[in-house]
Amino acid sequence: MASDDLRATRLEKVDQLRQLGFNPYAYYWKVTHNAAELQAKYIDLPNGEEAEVEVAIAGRILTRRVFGKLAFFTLQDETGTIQLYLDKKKIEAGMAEIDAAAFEHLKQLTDMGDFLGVKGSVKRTDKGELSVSVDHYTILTKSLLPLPDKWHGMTDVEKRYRQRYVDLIVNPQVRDTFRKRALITAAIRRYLDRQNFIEIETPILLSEAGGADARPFVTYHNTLEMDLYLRIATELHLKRLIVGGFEKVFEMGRIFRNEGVSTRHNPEFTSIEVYQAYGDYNDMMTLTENIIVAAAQDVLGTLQINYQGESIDLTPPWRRVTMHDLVKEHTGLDFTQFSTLEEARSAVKQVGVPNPEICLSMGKLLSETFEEKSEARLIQPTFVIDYPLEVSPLSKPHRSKPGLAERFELFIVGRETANGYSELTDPIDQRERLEVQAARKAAGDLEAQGVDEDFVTALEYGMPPTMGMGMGIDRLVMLLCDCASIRDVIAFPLLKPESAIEEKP
RNA sequence: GGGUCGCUAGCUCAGUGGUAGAGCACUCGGCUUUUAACCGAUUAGUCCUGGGUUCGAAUCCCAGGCGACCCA
Repeated sequence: MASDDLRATRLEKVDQLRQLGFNPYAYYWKVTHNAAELQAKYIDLPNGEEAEVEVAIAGRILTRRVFGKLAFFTLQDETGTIQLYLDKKKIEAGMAEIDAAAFEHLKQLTDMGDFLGVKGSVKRTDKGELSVSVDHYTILTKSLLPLPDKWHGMTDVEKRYRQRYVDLIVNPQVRDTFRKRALITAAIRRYLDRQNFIEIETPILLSEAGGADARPFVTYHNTLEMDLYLRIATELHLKRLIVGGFEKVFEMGRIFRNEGVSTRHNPEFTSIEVYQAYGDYNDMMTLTENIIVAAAQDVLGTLQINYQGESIDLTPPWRRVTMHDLVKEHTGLDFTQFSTLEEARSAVKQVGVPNPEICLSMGKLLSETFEEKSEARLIQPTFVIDYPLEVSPLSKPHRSKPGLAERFELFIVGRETANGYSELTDPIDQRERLEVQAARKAAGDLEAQGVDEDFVTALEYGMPPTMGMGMGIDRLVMLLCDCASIRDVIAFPLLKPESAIEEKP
């Protein structure tokens, strides 16, 4: 039967319900328990026994098994499922004054997908299934569209993302992932709150997007008649707050970067950035550990996790190793020994780094070699420290190593998970470094940032020594929920429209 | 951006040139302990879109759309 026919059949049932005096879209249902509570409370109820109580529950009909004078439905609510034991005699006795044909109507007018409210006692059937033995039911919402195959469910990933609501109905593990995601973000906020951090919301619409190397989205403000950019980072505003006198601030929120989509990239994603005055990047690595450990402990109850078949141990402290030492470890090349860029280029080419000639400085070449040869091998949590200064325009120069920045990146399962540094506080140095970026932008680099004059002005008023860190929440959730794709942790990932939108004539 | 694969009934899938199929769901009938209930019957299609080859295309060719995976 075609989808339109199925829908028409159900619309007829809607009409029939109305003709019988029942509202197919009810206003409320007084619930006394949910499925999980009943399953827990009556776990010891023996087979065939009935508890003389009156409970009221509500949920969606997932399956129906209808006999002549008896029916079993599976009802699903947010907490799980419970069976309904629907006995013709009991229902007709319980609903005699409301609907003499109540059992017949239950068989005829309910479908998989409908929301049902029921009252009754609790019994465990002879076969051992805990059930609500119903004496009264009400159709709360009539569903017009059929649910997917009750056995195979919905497996087509494209359909799952496009119709996430159906995915959520039929795939309990998807609900579990988004529940965990909410618990993870709550755990992080709780941890930071306990450390006396405050969350301050900074603007998303900006006249200049900065704080990261990324292409921004452009939008347009009608009455101001100007282009605006969606933020690509929260960094520059959170640092203004440190200038303003807050000492512990953070923001967890949506960031927008105009880039492609992949299993690890969605154009809008969630980041957290944390800034604390008077600390340096060493302290920030410890805070980063603490935040992730708090999330894992609170939500998973363990620091031993499994990600796509790999065992990951989150027990701190995590390894801290310089980029130089890692590259040496993985390639045998000691970047401190190269006297010329040419020498270094030919050496990294020999170990298999493609196109070293596009790297115009030793530092860029080092970070390229690191990305090529080391990143993917950093499975256990690892802080890579002391990045080349020229790839770190917002970091303080290293206090003792010329050419390097006091910067770290955290890698877990081969992926960059967090990025932090001793924040650059010298306004003159900051201006010069942003001007290098602005020159790249002027030369056509779409990912380079311009000089945010107001940010530099803020630094000129004086920013205390500050440590800062940014972390991708989606990637953290992927890690903790064992999800292979970022789309599995974003409820409604960006997808192209299924078919081109027709132009209006 | 490149490569590989996929798109057929509401869902999951079969169908390699000759009347478009199965299971589940739906509809009808039967059934008071099922849990993928069962038994019987019926119904269900823009085979992603457009073009081409052919007597004949879901199938072969070309172009396009959307998605998945891998690579950059």
